[in-house]
Amino acid sequence: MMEGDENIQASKGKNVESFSSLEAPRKKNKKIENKRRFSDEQIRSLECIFETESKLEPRKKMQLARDLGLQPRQVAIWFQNRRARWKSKRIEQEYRKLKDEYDNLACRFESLKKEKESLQVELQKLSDLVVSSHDGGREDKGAKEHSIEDGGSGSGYSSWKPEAKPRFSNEGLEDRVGVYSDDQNENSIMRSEKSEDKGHQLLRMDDNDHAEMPLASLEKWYSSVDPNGILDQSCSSSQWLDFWT
DNA sequence: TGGCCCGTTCCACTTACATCA
DNA sequence: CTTGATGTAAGTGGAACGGGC
Repeated sequence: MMEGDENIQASKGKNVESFSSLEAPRKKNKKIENKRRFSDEQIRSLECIFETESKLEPRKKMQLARDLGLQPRQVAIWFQNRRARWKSKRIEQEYRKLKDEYDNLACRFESLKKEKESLQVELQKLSDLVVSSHDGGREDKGAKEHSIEDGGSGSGYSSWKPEAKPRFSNEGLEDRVGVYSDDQNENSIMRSEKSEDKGHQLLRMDDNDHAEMPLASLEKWYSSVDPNGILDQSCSSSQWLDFWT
């Protein structure tokens, strides 16, 4: 944009005189006669001062205007416009930075999602293996598997049926991630974070009590998963939920 | 002391112009 | 030569602030 400035300034020389028509500030007529860009030297001086102070004291403004052969108002306006340019540039940089962070997080989520899916497949295979190897199972083994089903409460132990296949389907798991019961609050998730046996912990949440997760619990859960609030910086809670489901 | 007016400055938005591809 | 895009000096209106009365 400024490439042609040398030519302009060279052909027109010092442009101070050009502004004589602008000496009456804020004139109603919108036509700007002989609008000229400031010379490179003027811009250099202004930029140099802007680097150290983005706002000018009145006395300094007068002095600078004298030094550069400009009207004080021109100096003030230049600083105003310069602050506006600086601000929009900064906003643009912040936007890019946030977008990069968002892209990185989205990428990480995608890979974690894939990892989760492969682990689920692996889990399914192992559970099938266990079921088939025991072919009906004995009661002590069955009790172990059953503890997965009933959340380890021990209740309903006698109602367990050997032929009942453990619910390891993806659908069930995903439901458990996004939706769980009120009385089995976020502690279940916390335990699963710490536990070595994440698959079992996740399965402790029963399909039978699929109540919608209360908003307060949901937020607690987010803060436990994302203590720094990184997720909230680029995405709403519901959007991140969509990631998981 | 509180309220009003006035001048100044700042910001956000817009316009007008110069320049370039 | 025309035209659309872009950068920038300056206009405009409103808010905030300080000083004088």
